[in-house]
Amino acid sequence: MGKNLRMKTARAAMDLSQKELAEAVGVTRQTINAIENGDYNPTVKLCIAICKVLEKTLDQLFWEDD
Amino acid sequence: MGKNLRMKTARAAMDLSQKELAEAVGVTRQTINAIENGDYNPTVKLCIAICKVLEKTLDQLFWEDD
DNA sequence: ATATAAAGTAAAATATATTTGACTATGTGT
DNA sequence: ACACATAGTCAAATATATTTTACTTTATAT
Repeated sequence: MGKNLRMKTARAAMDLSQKELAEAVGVTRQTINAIENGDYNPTVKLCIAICKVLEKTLDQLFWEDD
Repeated sequence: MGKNLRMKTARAAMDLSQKELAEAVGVTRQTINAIENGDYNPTVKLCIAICKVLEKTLDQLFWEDD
């Protein structure tokens, strides 16, 4: 699985650390880190929560990135 | 969680049964049924597989449906 | 040089997505 | 009435997402 660079970029654009994004969506820092590094596939519910904080849509952050 | 009527509609448009869609994406019929009825949240990888078979995007089938 | 925030990584435990097997209900066709 | 495909649902088992704890690295600042 490839890295999710779009998510990392969107997070940087909102000036959030992995820890801050994790707290905003209610998961741990390691989960955010693993998603950005493509280590495993998150739940769509978590994806939606991340999208809302980063002000992006599912297609913008997670489409064709599997 | 609400039912995913958009997914059910898209599946009908492709003339696929729950069983056929399940086989096409490599999961069981019960999993497809549970997703359509909103019983739990699937993995984004599974959502993407479903979208490809139904010729839709993540936003079209899964955005704002949590 | 030292301190601190941020990121990367890993092993073991827990929560939950998914499977398996089975049963019921409804409709459609013969 | 009978057979069959489709859909809905449930309990127990399995696979995997996520947590917890902890350690390492890199960069930035004092």
